[in-house]
Amino acid sequence: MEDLERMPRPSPLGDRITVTLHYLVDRMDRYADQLLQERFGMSYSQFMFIAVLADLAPPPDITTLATCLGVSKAAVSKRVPSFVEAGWVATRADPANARRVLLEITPAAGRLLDEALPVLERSFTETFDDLDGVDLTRLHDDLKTVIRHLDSKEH
Amino acid sequence: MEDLERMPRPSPLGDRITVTLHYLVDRMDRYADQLLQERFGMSYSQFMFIAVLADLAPPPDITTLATCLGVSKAAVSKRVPSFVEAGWVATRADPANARRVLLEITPAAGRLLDEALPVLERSFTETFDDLDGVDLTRLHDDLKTVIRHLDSKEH
DNA sequence: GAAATTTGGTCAACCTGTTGACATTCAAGG
DNA sequence: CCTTGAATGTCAACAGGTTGACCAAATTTC
Repeated sequence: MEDLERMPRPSPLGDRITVTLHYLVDRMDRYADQLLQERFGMSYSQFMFIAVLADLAPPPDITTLATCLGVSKAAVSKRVPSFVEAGWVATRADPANARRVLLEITPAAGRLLDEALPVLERSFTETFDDLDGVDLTRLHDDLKTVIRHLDSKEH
Repeated sequence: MEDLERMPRPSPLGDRITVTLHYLVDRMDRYADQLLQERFGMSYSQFMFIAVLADLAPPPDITTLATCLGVSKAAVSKRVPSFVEAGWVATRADPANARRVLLEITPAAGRLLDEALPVLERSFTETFDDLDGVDLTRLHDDLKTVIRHLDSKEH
């Protein structure tokens, strides 16, 4: 962050909803990242990796986790060793298929999630509950409608 | 894209607005990227670099462009050579400051923008104009309200 | 059952971002 | 002047993403 001005920057491409969306997502990610870094010594991206993995049952293989994270299997394959080394993920062989690598979180990662999830949740609600003039539920529904609309257009 | 399932994936972290926002932004970016790749042989990221640069006057230095793009100056510094080589950007020295590197788009990049911007614009409006049940202007205003709210909380 | 295809993982090469350290230049202050 | 400090750009090392090529294992097809 060394040299980034993080306040609203002059929007050179006008007042477009796409620009606003990017800015908001960046903002939220940066916030979550900072919180996780300070309190738990991990990045948002690492947190998501473990949180998504933890929610998958039975233990997924690399391809399945990649799909759920929305990235390529090569991306997951490359990251696994560092997670194993950090003690957050354990790999296991699939007795039924010698090619597959099954992934599980470790108990340590489970404890970390049990701590971090409520912290994130609390900071999220604290941030949003006194937002007046905006109905968050409606906003969320609108966003989902837009997505459904895009899906229906087969982009 | 080789192996990514791009349809809605099981959302392992529940029905959160943050997840929805990420998904929507990804979706839009991927769409723009594909369009620009097919029609103009450039990525969305390259397009943004040039489009933002084109809107800045007078010709910005590397630090200014970095700020406007929302990335570090090292990131811009590294990318400049490839843009120069592609014939989209020209660098110039600042007579008043030997350290500064001033950046400008080339006429070729200008013509490319003149072509690409309306194409993007048209595909955007075509995609969104028959969206019923959602007031895009209100949606945009809501998003901006959320951002203002975050800004006011000094995150 | 052998051959062809699909599936799963890894690798190399690349793109794009970060931070921190560094050199250089410019602007001030003594 | 000359020294100090801020501004500017670059570099190295890293994190994380992509694609395309590739191998090996599993599955399908003939």
